[in-house]
Amino acid sequence: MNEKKKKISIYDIAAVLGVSGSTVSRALQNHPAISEKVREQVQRTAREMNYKPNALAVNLKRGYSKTIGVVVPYINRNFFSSAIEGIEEIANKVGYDVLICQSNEQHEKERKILHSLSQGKVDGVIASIAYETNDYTHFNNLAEDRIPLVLFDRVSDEVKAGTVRGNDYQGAYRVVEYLFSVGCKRIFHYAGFQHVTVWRDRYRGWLDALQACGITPGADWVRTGGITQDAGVAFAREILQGKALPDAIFSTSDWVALGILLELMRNGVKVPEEVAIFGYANEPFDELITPSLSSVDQFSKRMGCAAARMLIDKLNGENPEDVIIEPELIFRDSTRVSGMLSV
Amino acid sequence: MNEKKKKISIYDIAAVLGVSGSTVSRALQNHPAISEKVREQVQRTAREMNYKPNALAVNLKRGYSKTIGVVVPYINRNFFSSAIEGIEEIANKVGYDVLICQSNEQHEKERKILHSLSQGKVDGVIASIAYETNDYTHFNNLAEDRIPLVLFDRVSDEVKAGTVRGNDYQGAYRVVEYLFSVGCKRIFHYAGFQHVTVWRDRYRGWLDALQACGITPGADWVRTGGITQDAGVAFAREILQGKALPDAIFSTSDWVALGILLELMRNGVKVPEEVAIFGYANEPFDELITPSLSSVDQFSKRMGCAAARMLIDKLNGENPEDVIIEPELIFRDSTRVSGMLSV
DNA sequence: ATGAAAGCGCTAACAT
DNA sequence: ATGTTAGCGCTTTCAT
Repeated sequence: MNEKKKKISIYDIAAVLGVSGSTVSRALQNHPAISEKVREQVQRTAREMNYKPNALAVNLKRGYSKTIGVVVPYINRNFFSSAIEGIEEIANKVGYDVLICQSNEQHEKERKILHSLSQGKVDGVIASIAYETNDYTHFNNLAEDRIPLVLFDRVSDEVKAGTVRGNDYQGAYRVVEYLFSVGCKRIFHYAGFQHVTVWRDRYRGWLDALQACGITPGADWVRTGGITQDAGVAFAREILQGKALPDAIFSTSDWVALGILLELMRNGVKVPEEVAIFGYANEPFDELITPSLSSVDQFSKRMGCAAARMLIDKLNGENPEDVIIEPELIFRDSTRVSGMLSV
Repeated sequence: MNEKKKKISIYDIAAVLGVSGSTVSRALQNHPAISEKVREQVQRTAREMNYKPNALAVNLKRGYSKTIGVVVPYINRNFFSSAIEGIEEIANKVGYDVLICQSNEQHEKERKILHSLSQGKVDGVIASIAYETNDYTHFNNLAEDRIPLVLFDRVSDEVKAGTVRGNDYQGAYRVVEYLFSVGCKRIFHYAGFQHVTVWRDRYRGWLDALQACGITPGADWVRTGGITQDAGVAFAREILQGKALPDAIFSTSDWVALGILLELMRNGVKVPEEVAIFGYANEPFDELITPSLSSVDQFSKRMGCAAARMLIDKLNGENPEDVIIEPELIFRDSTRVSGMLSV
């Protein structure tokens, strides 16, 4: 009973069958130039000996890893985990593994991750940029190692990469249009940091739509910052201290919207009667809270699928075009203001 | 302008410096037997040439991958994504990458994943078993490839592995004790499939606690099944069709509890006044819904940390002991019934 | 149809 | 202190 069984290789199979290693290798790959008989023998023996190819060796030899690296700020934001679901689905279908990494929104961690991934661990990278990142060298460096890159959602003009993004400008624009259509005039905005494309685009959509409605926002109508629930609470407090309440608040993030909503209500402000609230991302909790939160669905899983398909195309030497996904407004109770149209 | 730059290896550095490959290799690893001068020269040149070691080659040579495989049913359940956060934190700290895979609760997908991982891709595996899985050969097979295994939360007696789990029996027991203490007698239970340890343990905790309170549950007090929101809706409908409402429902899952809660309220049943509801897992939405949902916190991130530490100990040849984490009851509005004690 | 041999990029005895 | 050499397990010319 020698329990010290070594990992078995093609040569162990070869030895048992009295053939060469190459024959085993070929038989295992169903190479056409191998006789039916030998092929079957080899495959049966391999199974019996519980042979498993060593992926490391295969990949080293072939020069690729059949693995896609995914770098996101957090995996437990629904937006990102849904996107990852989409990426996995597509990637697995064509034989790729998916290596998932979290930057925790930190520039430095993101840099380290990319450095590590570019040591031959992955053939390509799909990423969504951390918001602390303000220098994009680590992304652009991937090109030196011939690692194709696809960015989704959090993209940057300073990075040369394929992109998959929502039409954030449009989404924001339509939110404002809608709010205006139901009688809101003082439409505030929580904006997210402006070096991040998606947040800047939404900010611009908000601004342009307001102006198209003939409204000039006051200086205190907008605030930029991180996208946490706490940030929303802080914004709500500022608002409560202002002279007049807004008619509506459009937040670039559902989490911020949640903080705003809770803090306003905690202070006796009625939502949506006094202040309507519109979020962005359509997190699952949106329909669970009271009042339920209007938001913009970005089709995150579809984004993930598109990003994966794009990367795979790139890996196959093609030159896929950037993808823009139109968002969809989801109307819920937090904007069911009086005078509104039926939806 | 020759853009066709090849991936550079230690031999390219060696050639430039007129030394041997081994010298470069050693210099890069700060091997003590390398002169200060050469070491610095090599490291500088490596940096200048933008050299990156090929992880595949290193790992093939060393016989390990410095990667931990994580297999969970879904990554976008907060419980799992938090656990993964913990795993990553610990693993990265000691130089391991984390390869995350989703079984989607499917036996077959789980089997394929483990097969793929055992081709030298990972040094060890941390998993939480899919609930469709009823045969555990694929887990037990890992031992043949000398891949240590740690199971967390969803464990099984039929799998030989280190385990990290919550004290589910206790958690359930205390929930029932509490409900009884605030006057509930007819305490129903939504139980999850009974071949899954955690759900069986909670079922038993429920049963034993009831009996300790001198209560014998009716045959229709309990139902087993999947843990989706829809399952909760279905259970609520059954209950509504029964002759008498329960005083309380203890659900083994927050998602099921959510379905129950919404469906009951949709039908005019007051929660918690008529029926109190207690969930399990302490999902973030618990405190966002109305009424907020009482639940049991399992300290998922801590579980992930413990699992990672355990696996790493195993990889280091140690024999770590199983970990049991005591859960904590979180009391919210869904059980704030009349006659209750102050909490 | 099969085998011999080179080599993917690196590490680590074993020299010297 | 540094070089030589033999692999890690596999694929793939190039022979035969």
